[in-house]
Amino acid sequence: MFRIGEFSKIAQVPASLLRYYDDIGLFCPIDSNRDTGYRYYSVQQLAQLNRILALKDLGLSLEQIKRLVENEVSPDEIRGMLTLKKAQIEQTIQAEAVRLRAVESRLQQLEREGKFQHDDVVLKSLPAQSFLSLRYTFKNLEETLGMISEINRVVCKQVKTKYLGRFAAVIHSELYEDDNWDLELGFLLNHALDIAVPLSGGSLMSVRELPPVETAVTAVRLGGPENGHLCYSAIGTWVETHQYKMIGLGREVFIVPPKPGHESEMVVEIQYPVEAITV
Amino acid sequence: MFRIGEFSKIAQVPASLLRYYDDIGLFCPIDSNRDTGYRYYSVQQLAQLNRILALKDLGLSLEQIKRLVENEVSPDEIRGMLTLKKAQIEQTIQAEAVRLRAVESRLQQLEREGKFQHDDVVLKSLPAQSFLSLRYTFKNLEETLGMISEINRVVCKQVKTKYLGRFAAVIHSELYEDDNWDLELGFLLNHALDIAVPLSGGSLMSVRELPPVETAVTAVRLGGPENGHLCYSAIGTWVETHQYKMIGLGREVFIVPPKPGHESEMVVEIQYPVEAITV
DNA sequence: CCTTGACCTTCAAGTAACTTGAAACTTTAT
DNA sequence: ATAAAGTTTCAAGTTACTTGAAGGTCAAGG
Repeated sequence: MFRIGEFSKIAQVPASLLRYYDDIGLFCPIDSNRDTGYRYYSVQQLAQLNRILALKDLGLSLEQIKRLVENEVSPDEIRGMLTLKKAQIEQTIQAEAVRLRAVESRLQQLEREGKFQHDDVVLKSLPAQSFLSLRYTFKNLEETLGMISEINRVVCKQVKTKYLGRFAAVIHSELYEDDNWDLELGFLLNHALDIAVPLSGGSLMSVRELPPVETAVTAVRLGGPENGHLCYSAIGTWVETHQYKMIGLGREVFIVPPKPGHESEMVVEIQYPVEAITV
Repeated sequence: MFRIGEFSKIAQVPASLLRYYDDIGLFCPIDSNRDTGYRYYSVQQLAQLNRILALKDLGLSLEQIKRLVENEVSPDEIRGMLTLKKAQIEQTIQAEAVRLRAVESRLQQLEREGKFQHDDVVLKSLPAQSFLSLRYTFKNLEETLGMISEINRVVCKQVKTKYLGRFAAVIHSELYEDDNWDLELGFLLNHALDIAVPLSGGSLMSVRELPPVETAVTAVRLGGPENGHLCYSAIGTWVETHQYKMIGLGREVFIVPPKPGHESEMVVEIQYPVEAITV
């Protein structure tokens, strides 16, 4: 029989851990003195404790371990636990690898530029969403702005405000193309509606479902489209240094929509679907 | 200006998180109504929040992030933080890889044997330690037991009990050799002493430093050496299935030393230095 | 103008797996 | 006998949040 101190030295665990495991009923001393409260452990318990520590090393929770050592679990359930755990570990390794790359690219940046530049590029996931929109190829900025205000005017009249989300654009044309923008303009919807809205020019807006995006890089642009290339180059740089690749159509979501004459106050979030390049 | 709900939707974070960050002073609304307590966020703050989230993604603590965004940190210190973080992540990945192998080998075992066998093999690290010992090649078990009691008798007389740790053996002979055991027998010491102890046979015990072992597989053997092969085969199997390799001399530490006539009650911890095989 | 429901507030407590510390008691060694 | 080392219980702290309760605010619709 060992007192807690000696037992903790043999087992290489702090005594506080043994007291804690006793408290939660996971691993209790074989005997304890009624009067003094002293805990006494036997050498056989060393094996029992080792079993628990081995299971803990697998990453199981103490709750799970408790059920395991109390033999309340069928082999099938154990298989389930372990398979789940395996998947979790694989995920963790993936995530840590991504994190490692991110830290490394920050370090490189620090070497190159001598300072810690805070970029404003962030990963998000986007849910599937209904989109009331019109696709059209625009010649220039004015034409685009015109269409935006036309859509705004008409849609706000035709559709109840509470169904309308933000104004948004899906970019179908190639990046960096200077004119002939192939855009899909319209409103994100809060509810799945099935409507069509005719515009004054004779064209017809319709609803379609935007697919969900598991990972998108996003950046916020303050001010009109003339600041766009800064933002896009930030995204491009980010994607490159973090070893991602773009895998779909970009979107622009208008957080503060342009008001005629005050376009410089507008705020847009640019979103591009991406995927990590697995080496 | 956005109220907390809308801002949280744009930023894709729960409102509770924004309140929490406000509480701890990491990220506060640009304005809040004195009377109602309502928080108001500006679109510029989106960039600020994104910066914080990006840093969090690197795995930095909120304390560190706070100092970073408050600009209280020199580039050198940032480099330090990131380098440390990088090392931590690499370690985590290593550890998770080991864990993954452990879980996989448990799963395989489950498939093979249909049940969850609890082995009693555990990894530990061993500190450097002084060892008052005598190396000798023994012909058989009796000779060994004789030497053990001789050492016990003499050393307990010569050295103060409080300096003595456990009785132990370092195994110099090859594993599985049936006779001619090349062993180093003696006592682990709690304090660094520089003494020599003569035995009745004319040989001289001396102190040497056992090197620390970063990773050792250990197993506990209950009963005399006749149970040894079970224990060694458990260790061997473990090392193989977990893809480790042995890299040094094994030790046996006597937790309950053999008393003449009661050898079956003895308890020994077997320790072997190992290293993970990196693929 | 009032109501209703959505939105907001603060404050407290819960989470996992421990560790640390305080105040008091027991055992061991000298 | 006394001091030192070891033990006890109990409370509180750790990290980064989330959840819930009780109550105040706001905008739209009747």
